[in-house]
Amino acid sequence: MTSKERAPAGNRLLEALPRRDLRRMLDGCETVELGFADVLYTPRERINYVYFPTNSFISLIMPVDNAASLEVGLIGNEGMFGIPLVLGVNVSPMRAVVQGAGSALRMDAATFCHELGRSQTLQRDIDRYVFIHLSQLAQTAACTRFHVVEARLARWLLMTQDRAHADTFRITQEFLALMLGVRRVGVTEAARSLQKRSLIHYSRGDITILDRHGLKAASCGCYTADRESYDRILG
Amino acid sequence: MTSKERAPAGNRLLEALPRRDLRRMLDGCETVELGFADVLYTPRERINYVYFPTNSFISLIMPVDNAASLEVGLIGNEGMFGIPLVLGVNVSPMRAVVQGAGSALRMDAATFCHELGRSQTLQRDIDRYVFIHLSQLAQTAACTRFHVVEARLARWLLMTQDRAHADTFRITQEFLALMLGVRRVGVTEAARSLQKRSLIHYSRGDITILDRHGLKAASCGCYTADRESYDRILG
DNA sequence: GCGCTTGTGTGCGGTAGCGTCCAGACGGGG
DNA sequence: CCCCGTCTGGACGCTACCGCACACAAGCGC
Repeated sequence: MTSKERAPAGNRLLEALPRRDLRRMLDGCETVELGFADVLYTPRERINYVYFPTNSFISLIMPVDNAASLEVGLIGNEGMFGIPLVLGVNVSPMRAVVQGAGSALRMDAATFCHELGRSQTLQRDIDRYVFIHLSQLAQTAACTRFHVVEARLARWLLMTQDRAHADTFRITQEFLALMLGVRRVGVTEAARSLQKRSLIHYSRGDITILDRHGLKAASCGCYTADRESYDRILG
Repeated sequence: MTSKERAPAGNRLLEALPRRDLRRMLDGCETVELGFADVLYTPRERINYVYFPTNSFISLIMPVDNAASLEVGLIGNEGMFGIPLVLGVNVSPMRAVVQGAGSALRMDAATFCHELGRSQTLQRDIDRYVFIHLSQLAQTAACTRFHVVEARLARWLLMTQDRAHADTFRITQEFLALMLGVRRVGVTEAARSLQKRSLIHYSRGDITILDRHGLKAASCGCYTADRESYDRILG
């Protein structure tokens, strides 16, 4: 389940660090395997660990009215789970759920806060990441309000593909419906429409992106906007 | 228009500082009068100033598709405009518009960044505020997705009343529609419904809150959730 | 007073997405 | 092999909200 090692990090947030800081961060981390739908954090608990996904990815889900919920953040190897700690708070209103199984580097919250105090570079890089996250949150809010399910689905698939580093990944429509905050049937219809146009292939939880370019055209501008803002700040 | 003075700050973020830090911050600020609908910041510009509203308040508006837009943040005397600077970035994707005329303390961006480096307390307090802001963003995203216009309007009125420190304030339905991301007519209908129940009085841009308690009941839980999260972190 | 701008109320057809229920399709375990 | 759980597809009426167009009402300048 967990092991200590000091390979190339696999997480871009960490890889951007100078060697010295990177070394210390990796020393403080352990590698963990995350399974699909594992719940890493439940709202109002204490945050015990931060996670730096390598080939896994994590959804941040905002629950509302004890029933509905909406995905408001997606964390892959470009980021981390544990932003509140960076801001001096040890709780969060959002659930963190593993969306793509794989491994991640995990660090104890206290250690992380300590390291944060020691490295200016770490602090600066992560601050920027927090900004990206904040921007995407705003983008998602507007997108969710104005765009139709099909376009939002396309955006979601593109974002996920970026983080899965693969053209194929597993995700049921039921789960997808929870992410997008719509009915499952709504996802079914949108997915079928995309499939008819040969942009994706969808079968019993296995999604394959066939035409990334076409998918971009089918999505709203929000995907591109996200990417641009990311590249501007961290590229 | 602008003047230097060292009165009690009027902004709670600043007032929480130890006297020494407060003094330095006030020295670096000038008092400015903000007029209704003044645009303090346009996306992709450089951020030149941070603002600490005292009796004014400011909307953060996320534009989308070069036409529609949605309010994603509201800043009163509990907060500040200029969060990106805190995170080491000098641009923002959101427009900042004065929602309630009044005065604010304004500080040059460079000075602010400098002060941020000097005071641990300032850094810590503002970090927490960033967290609050982030939480509200997520809450707003979910709220906008799931709740009907009337409930969202009620929430907006309550949030605004908190920041206006008054039961009456000016806001046209047209403007309100832009904030909520709905048609003006949608606002008309929702407002009329609230008025019928004697929760508010609305006439040609003058809104009066008549029954704050009833309005809470008419709003979704998001208002209360926001307040609770605020109190938990900063109270 | 007259016309203009600004703000509000109404009406009407259109539609995206909802809630619900049911049907088929695949696959793994007994 | 069959059963059952999981996943997808389709049908139904319903509602909130949209886009648009137009009427009205208050205030203001002249």
